[in-house]
Amino acid sequence: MPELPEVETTRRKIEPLLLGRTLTRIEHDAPHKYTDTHKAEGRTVIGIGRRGKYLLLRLAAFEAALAGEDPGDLELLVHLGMTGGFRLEAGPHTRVTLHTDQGAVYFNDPRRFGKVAVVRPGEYAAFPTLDGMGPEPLSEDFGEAEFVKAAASAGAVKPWLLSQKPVSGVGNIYADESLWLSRLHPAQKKLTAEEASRLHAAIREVMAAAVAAGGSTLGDGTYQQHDGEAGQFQVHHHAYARTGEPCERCGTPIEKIVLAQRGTHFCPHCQQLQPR
DNA sequence: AAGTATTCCTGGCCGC
DNA sequence: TGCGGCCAGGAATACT
Repeated sequence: MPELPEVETTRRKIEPLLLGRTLTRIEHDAPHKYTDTHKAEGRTVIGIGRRGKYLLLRLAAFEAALAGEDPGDLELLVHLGMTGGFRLEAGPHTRVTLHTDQGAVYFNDPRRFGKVAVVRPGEYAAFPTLDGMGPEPLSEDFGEAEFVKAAASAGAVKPWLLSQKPVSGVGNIYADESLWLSRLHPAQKKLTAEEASRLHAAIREVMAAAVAAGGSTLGDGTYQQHDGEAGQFQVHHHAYARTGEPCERCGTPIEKIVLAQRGTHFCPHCQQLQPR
């Protein structure tokens, strides 16, 4: 499932395919999922950014202004959902086709959890998670003191991380990995300063390593890059999808539980719930 | 207000 | 072989 490292890898890969190109036509068949995409037609991609798990394509007004239309800049949002990704060729799971003045790029999404929308830059009211997105884990904005303070009164730590509020881009895989590395039980509440500091460092470490490895490609192949290349971080997983395998710190078999409707993997010896 | 359940959606896998 | 049933899960929504 695409989380920050996979989305960032995708961003880097599609940048040379879309930057500076003009979107001539956007084709899809699910208006309720892919909203206002026609507004992007005739506009030029002048930037490809990312916030958390969202890709943000900045669209210049120039071409539209020439055509006598609304001249304000627009933003094309893409969320990859569970199985979304870009491809160079159309396939059975092509959901959105971005036709440009120099060829097409295809948004592929078998399970249709992904989203595409065109909005005014920064107007994210229809996307509450993006609107309330916490700091980027690999930026200076991810302050340790602030994180420690918020963690002191938070509920179960894993659902808290998945909310995208304390930090952006952490999903199921990297939440489990960060908690394993910081030796915290996924259901731990009200982290001490020492625990929260460990988690803060672990999130940065895991995210940086995963971005460097091009993300994780799971056995089911749900995530791969536009060229079919696989990420390499899955070989560094310590907890996620390692149910029953020995913990690499202590040898205890990794356990799987369900927490907040999410499959959750942890070491019952290294990651014990502390009574508070 | 925060926590929990439900919904979306489909490929892949399991067991019979 | 084929089929039904179940599972994966990010985010929005509807509840309690």
